[in-house]
Amino acid sequence: MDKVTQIKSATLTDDLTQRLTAEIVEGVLPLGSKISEPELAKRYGVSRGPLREALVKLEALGLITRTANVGARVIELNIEDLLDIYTLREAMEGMAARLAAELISEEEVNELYKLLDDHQAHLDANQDEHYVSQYGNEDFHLRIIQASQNKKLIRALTQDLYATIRMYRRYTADSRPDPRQALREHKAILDAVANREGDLAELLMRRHISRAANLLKKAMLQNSISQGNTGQP
Amino acid sequence: MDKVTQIKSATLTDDLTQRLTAEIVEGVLPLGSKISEPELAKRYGVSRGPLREALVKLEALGLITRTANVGARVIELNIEDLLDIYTLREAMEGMAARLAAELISEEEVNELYKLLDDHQAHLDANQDEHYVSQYGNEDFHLRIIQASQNKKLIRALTQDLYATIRMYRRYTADSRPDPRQALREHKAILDAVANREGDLAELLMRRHISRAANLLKKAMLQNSISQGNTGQP
DNA sequence: TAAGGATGTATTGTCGACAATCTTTAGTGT
DNA sequence: ACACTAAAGATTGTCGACAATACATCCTTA
Repeated sequence: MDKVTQIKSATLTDDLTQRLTAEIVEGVLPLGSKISEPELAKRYGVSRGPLREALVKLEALGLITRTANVGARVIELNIEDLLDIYTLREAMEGMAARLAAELISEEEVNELYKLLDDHQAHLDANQDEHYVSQYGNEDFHLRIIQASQNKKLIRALTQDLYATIRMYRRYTADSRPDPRQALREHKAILDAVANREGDLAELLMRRHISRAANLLKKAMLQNSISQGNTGQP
Repeated sequence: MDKVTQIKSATLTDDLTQRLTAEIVEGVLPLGSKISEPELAKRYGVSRGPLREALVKLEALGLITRTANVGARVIELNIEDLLDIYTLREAMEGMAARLAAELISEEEVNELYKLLDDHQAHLDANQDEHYVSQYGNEDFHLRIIQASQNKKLIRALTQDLYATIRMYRRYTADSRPDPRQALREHKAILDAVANREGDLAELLMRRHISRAANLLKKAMLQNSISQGNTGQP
């Protein structure tokens, strides 16, 4: 609890939003658990005012649900919602890849090739494979999204959707696609982007995400995710 | 303005969110104008607590911007953001049309054909053309979105994006596409959906939205929308 | 006269307390 | 014993006031 104690922010509401988001993603606040305003306020040493504003934000992010006069609960995870999210990602990141192919700069393309080379080297050396397959994957996708230069698209994906995605990631760590296969697909996408083939880039990105979704679906049908770690005895 | 005066809601925050959204969309709160918390609170006869929670929601909806210790302002409209939104719609509603083609029921298809027949009849009679071209258009799109059965997609489009779109609509009323052309395109999309041709439905929906975006762009490059009322000298 | 700083005012951020609502528990009657 | 009712407890919704920050005005000084 002391590794991220220092959070600098202008307002308590922003602090709380960040900290609560982190706690939900990390599982400190278990899925489906009730959120008690007095308890949380006491825990963070703040009043209920800023806390409630943070809860409104978390609700907008889709991390909690709130019902009037009853209270807030952390959302539950289920297969349908996760597949819905992947379908949305397919549409939005597919478009991002298309736009990136039209707008990306040569320097950025070179940087991305370097990034993928790094991933390849890590995989070959079997160093920190976990890091590469998780954060490296996210990194590539985020770069493509940024390269789209579409502010609304960037905001929707990086601020709204990815909070939920990181949350699901915690409970689907064992059913991830083969990182080498993912890297091959990333390279194919980047080739299409570099060649300014928007249609192909979109097609490949959609296929890439769709494939990941299918793997997740298969894995989760056997190993239901609702039995996941609750993080609190 | 007195048809929706009665707003029943469990909490003041929800009331305020609805009313403020309406006022921003209708232009009562001009684009770019500063939002004074004490003034608004007095005007609605509430305290600043619920009002601030509503403002947090509006910020999440993208209707206002807030900066710490400075305050909130209604967003400004500009061509780039509007085009970004249409690009996003192209991706998301295209996917919605594809999903609708896979999942829609026969009854719903028949209802949609009836809906388009109604629009056709209205146009032929030149009755209330304004209504058909605006709300009728929105209605068809909303139906397709609902038919996708993707909860995340539905929420993102109907709750987040469409508030902003309705807002822009107010300032682009003169540069709308030909309603008869739009209706023809709607029919083509519905035919593809009815025939379960997901690829075609997506293609046609994307072309439909892209065409509207191009028309808007052309119209707005001449008749800049930033000449709108700023509400504050 | 212009630039910089200090003071004062207004606005936002935060807090503690009261009111309204829901949930739980005890009680009563059939 | 079970079901329904009512009171008690706790939680959420709302309010008014205080503290901190930013903005505007005025004064000082080069």
